[in-house]
Amino acid sequence: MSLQDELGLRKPIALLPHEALLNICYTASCVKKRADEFFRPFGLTDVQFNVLMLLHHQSGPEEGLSQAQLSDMMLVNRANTTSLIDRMEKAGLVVRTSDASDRRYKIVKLTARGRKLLADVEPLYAKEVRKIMAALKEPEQKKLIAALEKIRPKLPQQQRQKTEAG
Amino acid sequence: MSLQDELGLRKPIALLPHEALLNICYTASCVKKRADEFFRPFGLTDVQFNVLMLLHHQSGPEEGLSQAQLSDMMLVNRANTTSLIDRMEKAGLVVRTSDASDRRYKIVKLTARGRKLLADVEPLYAKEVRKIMAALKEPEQKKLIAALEKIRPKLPQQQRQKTEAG
DNA sequence: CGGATATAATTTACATATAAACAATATATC
DNA sequence: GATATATTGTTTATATGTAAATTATATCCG
Repeated sequence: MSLQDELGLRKPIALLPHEALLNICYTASCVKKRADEFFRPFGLTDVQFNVLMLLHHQSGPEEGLSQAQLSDMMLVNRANTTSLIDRMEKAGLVVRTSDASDRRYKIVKLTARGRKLLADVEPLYAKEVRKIMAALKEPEQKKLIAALEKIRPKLPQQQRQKTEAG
Repeated sequence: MSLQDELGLRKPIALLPHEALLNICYTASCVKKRADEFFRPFGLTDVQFNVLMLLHHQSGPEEGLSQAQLSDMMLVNRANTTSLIDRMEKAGLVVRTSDASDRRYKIVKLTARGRKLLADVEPLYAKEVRKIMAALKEPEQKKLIAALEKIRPKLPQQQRQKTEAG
């Protein structure tokens, strides 16, 4: 269904590149809404689930990630990480620990409860993702990824915080 | 550049459908950041610019749209429209008027100032959109749109507020 | 050692998203 | 005409996103 129809616009979107860009944003917004709905029964938001995933799958041998590492791996500004981790700590899903060698770092780690919740939810999540993306065959998915990867370099603010001063 | 590299993930994203879904969300987030940056010098946010566009291009002969119409045409919950229009009214870009035939409706209209700002910004915006989407040739843009349109029906919350009770 | 500079985390102010409850107004129905 | 129901807009509580300022800690360099 075209954006024009879905949004009830009286006139078509005049510019094809504009329609493409709006489709990306609108679809992402639909994905986010679906994710919110999916995670709500577990008392999670999509962003919080992402934190659980990153802590589990991206931690190094020392287990745990600093808030700065987490925010780099997400789309999240460092400013938000504080309150995000506050909420998750309050919910008993993660703990902050101090790094002995550099006391500026707060290392965030999964609790047993966080680990358990992730283990419960992740298979259901994977199933749902597959179901959604079954709309596209594998080669189409790859083309979609490739197209989006071509667009991103055209959007500045490429430089992530950690490397921009280089 | 792959998501794994852009986000600095230590391990690749295991599931192709997941990588595709994340690419959509991540690219949309980059678009939003670029849009924020683009509109800031004009004292606008991307959402506010969208309101100006809708009021100009989607108004019927009576000129102006109700807040409910606006929120249906955007991705915006009705709850937000109140404060969004508050801010824009305070900035002198729009005015609320009452509909004589149905006093529940608040019709939002562009002011001269809003119209002028839109006229100034829109050509620059169109140019920027074209520049960004020049990453893809026209047929690729069409395929991208088609792919996203195939995914959206797999994401519930399809039903927009106005029609769900039907 | 001490001062300049960088980084991590926090706080604040703000814009936007969600859901849910509410008031005012229309409409439908008896 | 009175009552039930639906719709519009508002308000509140909460979760995110932005930028900018602040604090604590490291590091670099004279």
